[in-house]
Amino acid sequence: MQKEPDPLAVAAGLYVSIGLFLRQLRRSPVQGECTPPEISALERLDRAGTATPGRLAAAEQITPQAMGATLGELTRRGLVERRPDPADGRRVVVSLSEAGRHFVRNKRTARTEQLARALADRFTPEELETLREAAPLIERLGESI
Amino acid sequence: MQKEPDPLAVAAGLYVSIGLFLRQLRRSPVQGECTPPEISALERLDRAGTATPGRLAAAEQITPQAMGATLGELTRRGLVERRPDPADGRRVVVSLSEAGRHFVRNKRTARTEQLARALADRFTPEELETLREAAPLIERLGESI
DNA sequence: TATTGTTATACTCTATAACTATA
DNA sequence: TATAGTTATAGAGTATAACAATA
Repeated sequence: MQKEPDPLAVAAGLYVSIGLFLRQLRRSPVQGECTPPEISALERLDRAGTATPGRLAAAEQITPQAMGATLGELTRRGLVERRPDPADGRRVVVSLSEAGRHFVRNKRTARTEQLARALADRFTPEELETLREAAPLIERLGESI
Repeated sequence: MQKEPDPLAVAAGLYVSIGLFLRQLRRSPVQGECTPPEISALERLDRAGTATPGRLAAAEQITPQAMGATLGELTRRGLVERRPDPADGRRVVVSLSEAGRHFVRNKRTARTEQLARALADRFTPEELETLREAAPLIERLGESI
């Protein structure tokens, strides 16, 4: 067991693994599921309560235009509500509708449940612990570049 | 410290973290870099020596048509060579050109080096070890769904 | 008939640029 | 002028469907 892994090897391994993971996800669509950016926006809105499109875009690391498209689709499907900000006419306030809240909290998203099932069935507790520790590190790695 | 992490929490955390990581990567393009599917195809070809488009597509979890597009671009740029299979006229054999081999082995891809730098600068050896162990688990999680 | 690969077309997610409305 | 958001357009990466060539 190596105490100081080679950063280059770790970077290459992580990059390849994440790529394969994502392509596999795309190959196994989940019935009634939202797309990845939609899930992210819904879960963030659930935690935040209300937000503006601009703040959501910044948090999700995409442009306001891209977030606008996602929110437009979610609004069209009745999961998200948009209201003008009474204090500042330029702003729009978005929040989950009742249906959106129900969707996020009860389905806990079909995708997440699918992954959780695979984790429970095929991974040891030690492996789960490794993945649990790795998640915030992966997020931090993204922020570090 | 929890001995048996909740699979649902691990799944949700991993999903969100990987999403943010990827969107951040997209926001910081690397000069002279290949795209993710191009890097994957080149590295796989380097390890395999030769392959057919169909086998590469299966290994990378995409359709033959999508792999055909990637290989077409790599061929156009002189990194990959295509030859008809003398034994089976339906098949095409692809392999790295000299330039392609040089690209994969020497640049080790600008993206990977960028990530390695962030890992070396901002992560402890213990954190690197966690990420090193997590990479194959993430790949396996993709295969398990 | 089955298999390998290609061509045509469309969809999702994202970006840049240009515009409108409000501050 | 600066800011929040929208509309228009384009590009990458992928998919499905239809096709040609070979087995």
